[in-house]
Amino acid sequence: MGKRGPKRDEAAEKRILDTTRDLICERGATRVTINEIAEHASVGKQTIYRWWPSKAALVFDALEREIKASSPPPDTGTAYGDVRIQMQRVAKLMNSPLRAILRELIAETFGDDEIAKQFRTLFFAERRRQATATIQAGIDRGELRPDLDLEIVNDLLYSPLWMRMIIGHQELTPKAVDKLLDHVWPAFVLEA
Amino acid sequence: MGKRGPKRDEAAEKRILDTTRDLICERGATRVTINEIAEHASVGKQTIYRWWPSKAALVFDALEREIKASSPPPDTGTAYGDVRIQMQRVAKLMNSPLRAILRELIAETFGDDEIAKQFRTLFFAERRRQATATIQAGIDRGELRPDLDLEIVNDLLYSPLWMRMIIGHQELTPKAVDKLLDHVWPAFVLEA
Amino acid sequence: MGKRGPKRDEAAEKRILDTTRDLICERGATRVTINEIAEHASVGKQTIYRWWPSKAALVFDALEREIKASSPPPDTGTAYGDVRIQMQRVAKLMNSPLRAILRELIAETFGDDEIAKQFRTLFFAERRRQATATIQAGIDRGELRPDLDLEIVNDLLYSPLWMRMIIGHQELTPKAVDKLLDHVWPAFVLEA
Amino acid sequence: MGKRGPKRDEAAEKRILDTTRDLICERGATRVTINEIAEHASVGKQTIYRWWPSKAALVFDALEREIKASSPPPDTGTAYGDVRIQMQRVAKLMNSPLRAILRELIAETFGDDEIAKQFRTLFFAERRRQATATIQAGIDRGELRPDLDLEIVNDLLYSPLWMRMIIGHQELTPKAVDKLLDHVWPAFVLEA
DNA sequence: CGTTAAGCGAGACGGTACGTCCTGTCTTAAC
DNA sequence: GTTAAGACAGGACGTACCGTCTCGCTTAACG
Repeated sequence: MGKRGPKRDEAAEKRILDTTRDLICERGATRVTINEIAEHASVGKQTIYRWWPSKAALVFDALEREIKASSPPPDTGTAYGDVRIQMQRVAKLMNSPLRAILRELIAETFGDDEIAKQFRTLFFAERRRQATATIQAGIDRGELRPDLDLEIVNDLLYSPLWMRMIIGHQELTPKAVDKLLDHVWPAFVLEA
Repeated sequence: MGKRGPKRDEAAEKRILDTTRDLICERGATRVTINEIAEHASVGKQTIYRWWPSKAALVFDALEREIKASSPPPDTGTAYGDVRIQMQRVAKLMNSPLRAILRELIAETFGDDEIAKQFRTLFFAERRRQATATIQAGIDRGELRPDLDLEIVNDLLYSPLWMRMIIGHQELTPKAVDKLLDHVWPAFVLEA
Repeated sequence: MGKRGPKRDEAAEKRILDTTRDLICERGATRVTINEIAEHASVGKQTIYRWWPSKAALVFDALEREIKASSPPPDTGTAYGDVRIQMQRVAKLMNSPLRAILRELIAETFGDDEIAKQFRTLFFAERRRQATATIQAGIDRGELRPDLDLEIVNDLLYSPLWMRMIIGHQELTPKAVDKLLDHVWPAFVLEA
Repeated sequence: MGKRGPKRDEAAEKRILDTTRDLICERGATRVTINEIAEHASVGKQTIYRWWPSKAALVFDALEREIKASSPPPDTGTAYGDVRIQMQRVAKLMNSPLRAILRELIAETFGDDEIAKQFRTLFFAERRRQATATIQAGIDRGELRPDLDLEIVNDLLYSPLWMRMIIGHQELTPKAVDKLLDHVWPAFVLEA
């Protein structure tokens, strides 16, 4: 015997997440208020606070929904090719309007331990898992050194992308990404 | 014709910067307000706003003063040794209480383009310059590949440290830092 | 063709009115919300709104039910005696816990013209009608001056009681009520 | 030693009280919000909350300031004449736009014991003191019965006016006030 | 007897106002 | 003449209720 009463209004949920995404993308990180989101989405503030404990959690969901429809893992036949495609995909995301949301999320991470954990486990870890599989396949095929620490390889490949997005000290063009990859790759392959 | 009246009160400035550092270190990133700093430092708010245009600038100064008394560039005789010491130093800073200030600064970076620029040019770039010199010396001595892009080498060495500090997905122990370095280093040395 | 479906649930109605009375009496005027009444009475909010257009109407009914079982008109043989008993009854009500409801009702009166009218016609006028009959009988018996304006006599007798309940500047003890009556009564009797 | 820092801004205070009076008079009791007053008075909400603990206290001050410039006590030579003028003045106030504020205040009285006390002591008691002096003078001159209870006389004279303002069951025209006075007056004069 | 329109407890919804908090500017008395 | 203290205008926050609507269940008159 299921519960009585109205269910969560999914139309309202969609309106809220869409508005959150749109406003953040167009106006940048901190310059969006919950009041605005509520008004713009034609929603009572309480409806937001009922389902999300903080602005960060809301932003998180808005981003997650956007990325969920993710592309299938690449399969070029070589570890190098697969890693390259994955890095380009990540860089492309970081250059899209969603970039503003990613930055916002990282900022929120600092003030809210719960969000930090969520970001780590649900988003960061998820991406890492996929990347890790590609590397492991390369090792198994004998392309890559068998003594690689997968976590470290991940850090070396993706941290530079993240920092460029965060700090903006260098560009994130496809060319720049390739260059990054080519610089580190020799450390991963078996010596001739 | 010298100015009349008291000069900038350096005792007050010190009290402000100390309080900023202490409060941020003890309470974490966002949970410190200008009002609090003023009250805690027994200083009028105006005195803060007179000398710093924003909270971010204040935090920035508080951090800068703390690292100004920096160590001399290492000189172990090898590029590997020097890079290793530099990475360990950065990791140590990121593990100290100042970690909270670093995170705060990055967060402020997002909402304030002026601060972002300052952070890039004065802090990030400064560190890079030092690191870059070490690498260049390695190249000149024939230890490292001459075709290395110094910016990229920097990204590969330090971005993983930054991301570990920001996200906290992996540890930043001396051992872990060594491991990171050893994983990427083969990409930099000349092939046998 | 009579209506289908269940009839009004009288148990729920009773629970609502009881809860309204109890909460208002115990917590005072404004500090009771419809949400609370609904929850406390184990009733859906809609069930309240279905039968009462506003909180004021609900409070009104709660009070009316409480005084409906009113005493029969007094008959002591003299106008003075009858008026005295009526005044004492009113004062007694104003000293009972129902005092809180009476005050609440007057407060609601201000914001809601419909309730103001209802209060005037159904409650205030009702009480006045009874009082008026007593006075008229006194006139008819030759005890009281025939030129009395009944409305004004009513005002003179009961307004002081209401104001003492509302403002609380003087007590409402039986003795005080007698004193009030004795002070004004000479104005009503025929001169010797 | 005296305190440092800025003093209370009397221009802002005036703007707040004026706005409160105007908005309440024009829109009636409950339909005015603190937000509106703040916005309309070009004042931060905090400035209101800094000086008044509640909306009721604010309304109270707005009314008090309005009545402070009160007329001098009447002196017609007879108690009847003086009482008549005083009653007419009160009735006039109750018919003016300030009527809305008086009603609002009484309503607030119910939910806030502190305001109730203030209303009683500062406003109600003040008016009573003046009226009482008039009656006492009448007794001293031998016009009125020496055994009158002044509090009760006050209740008999003014409570009907208050109730007519509150409930609105009868009119408050000058003529009606005279009629009220004439009905009760015989009870106060010495028998022939 | 099954259909079906009410009534029900529960509670999510779009809103409005609240009272608190913080920002960055301005004002005043004290040193 | 700069300082500390702190009042000011402004505006976002998260909470509390409002009155309406929606859900799934129960009840009883109708067909």
